Amino acid sequence: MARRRQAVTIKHVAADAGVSLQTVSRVINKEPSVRPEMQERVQASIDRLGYVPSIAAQRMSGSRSYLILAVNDRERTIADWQARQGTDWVDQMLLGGMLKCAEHGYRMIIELVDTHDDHVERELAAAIAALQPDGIILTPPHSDNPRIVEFLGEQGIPFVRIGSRENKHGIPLTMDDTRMASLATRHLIDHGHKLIGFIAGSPEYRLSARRVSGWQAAMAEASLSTDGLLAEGDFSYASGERAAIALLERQPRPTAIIASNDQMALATLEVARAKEIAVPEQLSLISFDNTPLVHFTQPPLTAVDQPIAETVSCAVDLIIRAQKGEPLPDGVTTVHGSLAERASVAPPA
Amino acid sequence: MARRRQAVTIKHVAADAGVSLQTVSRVINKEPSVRPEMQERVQASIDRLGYVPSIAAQRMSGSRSYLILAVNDRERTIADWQARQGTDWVDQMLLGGMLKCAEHGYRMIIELVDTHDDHVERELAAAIAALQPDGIILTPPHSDNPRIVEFLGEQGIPFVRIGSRENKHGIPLTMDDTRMASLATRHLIDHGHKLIGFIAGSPEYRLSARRVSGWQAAMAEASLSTDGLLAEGDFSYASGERAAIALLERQPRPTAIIASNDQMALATLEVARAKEIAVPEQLSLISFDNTPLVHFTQPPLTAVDQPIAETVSCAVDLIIRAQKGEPLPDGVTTVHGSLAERASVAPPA
DNA sequence: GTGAAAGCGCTAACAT
DNA sequence: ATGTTAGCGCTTTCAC
Repeated sequence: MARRRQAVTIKHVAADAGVSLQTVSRVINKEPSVRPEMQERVQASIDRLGYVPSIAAQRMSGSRSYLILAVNDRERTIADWQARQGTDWVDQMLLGGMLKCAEHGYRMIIELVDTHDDHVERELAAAIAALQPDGIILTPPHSDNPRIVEFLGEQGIPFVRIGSRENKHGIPLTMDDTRMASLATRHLIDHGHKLIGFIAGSPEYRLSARRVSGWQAAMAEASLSTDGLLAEGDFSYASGERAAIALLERQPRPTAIIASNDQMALATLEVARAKEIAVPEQLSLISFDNTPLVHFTQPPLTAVDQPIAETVSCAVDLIIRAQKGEPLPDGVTTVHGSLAERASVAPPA
Repeated sequence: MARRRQAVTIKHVAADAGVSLQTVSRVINKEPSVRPEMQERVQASIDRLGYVPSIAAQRMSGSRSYLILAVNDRERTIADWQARQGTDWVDQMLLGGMLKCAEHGYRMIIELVDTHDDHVERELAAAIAALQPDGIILTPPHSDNPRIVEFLGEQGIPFVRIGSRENKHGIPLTMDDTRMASLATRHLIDHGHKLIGFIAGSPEYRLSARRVSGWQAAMAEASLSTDGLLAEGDFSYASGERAAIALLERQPRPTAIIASNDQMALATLEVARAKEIAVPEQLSLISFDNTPLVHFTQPPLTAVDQPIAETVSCAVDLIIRAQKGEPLPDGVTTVHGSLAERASVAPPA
C-alpha cells in the first residue's frame, strides 16, 4: 500500500490563510482568544481547502481523541445478534449515541467486553490503551461490576454507568426502573387487577431488584399482597417459561403478570397459549423493554418503553461535559420512560 | 481534564527488554527480521507490562490506522432504527464485521452518509480525513453510487462494494441475488406454482434488478410466463402494499408471490388478510432478507436469508488482505445465501 | 539482525 | 492576540 498522508493539513491552512499553525489550531478548537476577522479568514481557508483535522494527530498531542467507547456485554450481545429475535438494544444505542456524538465531532465505537472474564480489567485496559477514548459508556451488567467500576475510577477517564444509581465512581444514569415498574403495576391495578404476578430479571443486573421493588411498592400502596407472586427469571426465554408456569399454576391464579423483559413476556404468552389462558381476557401481560417483537406478538404487548436512545444520547452529553470540565448534575441523572399501551391488558375476568 | 498519556509505551517495553524501540516495533508488527529469542524476550516484556500500541500513534507514523469504516445510508438507517421493526442489518454487520476486525486488531466504525446529498464526496472526505481508515465497506445503495465509487477510487484506499458486481473501482462482493431469486422461484415451481408474482425493490439498488432477473430466468427455464406478474416496489411497506394489491387483483390471480424484502412481504401478508386470501393455502409467499420479523408473522415467512454477517466478515478480510498488498480474487466475490423454509409456502389450491 | 535519527499532524506551554 | 518551540508514540528511512 502506498503510504497515505493527510491530504490537507493544518500547515496548508496556515499557509493559505497566512497565519501560524497555532492560530489555525485555535480556530479549530473554538478558543476565544482569536479576533473575529482572523477567525473568519482562517475559517474561509479551512472551507476552501476542505480541511478536516486528523483525530489521530489531535489525540497524539492534545488530550482529546474524540472517541467514546460504548461497552456492552460480549456474550449477551453476540447471542442477541445471532438469535435474530429483533432485540435492538445496540441499534438504539447507536441511534442515540452516534447522532449525539456527531453533533460534537465525536465518534462512538462499540466495544464488547466479557463481564465474566477473569481479566476484565486487562480487556478494558487494552481497549483504552489502543483507542484512548475520551469517555466510556458502561451498560448493564457492567455498570455495577465493581471490578470494572473501580478500575475505570483509577483511570481518570469520565465514564457513565447506565442503569446504576451508585456515584462513588463514574456518572450514574438510570431509566428509573423502580418508578416504571410501579407505573406498570398501577396501570394493572387501575384496570381492576389484584393478583399481579411479577417475573424478575437476572440478579446480576441491579435494575432487576429495582423493578421488583417498584412492583412491591405499588402493590403495598394499594394494600395488595405479593405473597407467592414473585417468580425468578434471568431475562432468558427459558427462564421466563419456567417462571410463567410457576405463576400460572399458582392457586388462585394471578390475573396479570409483569415480565422484566420482552423475551420472558413472550415466553409467558406461549405458556398461557399452551394452557389455553386467553390474553388479555383471562390474563393481562406487561413487559419491559419494548423491543420490536412486542408489535408482532398475538396480541401486541403493552410494554414499558426503555428510552435507550435518549439515555445514551444523554450519556454522551455527560461525558463531553465532563471532559470539558463543566459541572455535572449532583445526584443520579434519570431519563424517564413511558408505558406503551397495546392490547395485552384488560380488566380481569 | 488532566492530560492523559499512554500508560505504557513502546519506550517502556524497550527499556524493560533492553532493546531498541525499533525492535519492539518489529515484534509488534510481526516483521520477520527478528531473531526468535529476541522476539520472545520482547513479547515477554509486552505481556508483563500489559503494553498495547496506541492506534493514534500507529496511524501518525505508519500507514495503518487499524480502523475500517462501514458506510450505511443515513436516511434509511435512521428510519429503520426509529421504526423499531426489528430490521437488524446493522446488527448483522457488526456481528460479522466487528468480530472479524477484532481477530486482526482492527476496529469497525459505523458511518452514516446520505447518498442523496449533493456533497457526498465532501462527507466522505471528511470522514476519511478525520479517521484515516484503512478500508471502507460500502453498502447498498452506496455501493453503486458512481460519485462515491469514483471518489473513493481516487483516494487509493481499499474499499469493498457490497451488493455490487462492478469491478472498475473497488472490490465487488455480492450475495448472489440473481441466483437466490431463482432459487426462491424454483422452490415455488417445485411446489406446483405456475403463476408467480414478483415485487421488485427500489431501482436505486442494483440488486433489485438482479433479483428480478433471477425470477425471470427461473420462470423462463420452466417455460412459465411472467406477463403482468411483476410489480414495482421500493422496499417500503407502503410500496409493498400497492404492489400486492396490484398483483392480487390481477386475473387470474397469482398463486404465489416473492417480495424483494421482508417489509414488502409483511405488507403483502396484510393485503392478503384484508382480501381474505389465506396464506399459504391460497397464496404462497417468500420474502428476501430474513430479518427477525419473519419469525413473528402469521404464518412465519419462508425467506431468502441474506448472509450479511458472513458477507461483512468477508469484506473485512478482503480489505485487510488488500492493505497488506496480498493478491485479491479476480472476479466478483460471492457469498452464498440460503432459503429459510417456514410456513408461508404450500402447493397451490 | 539491530539501532539511531527524523518526522507524521497536531496541541500545550511558553514567548512576544 | 498571535507566533515559536517542543514533543506526544510510533514507524519509516537509513546506518551499522
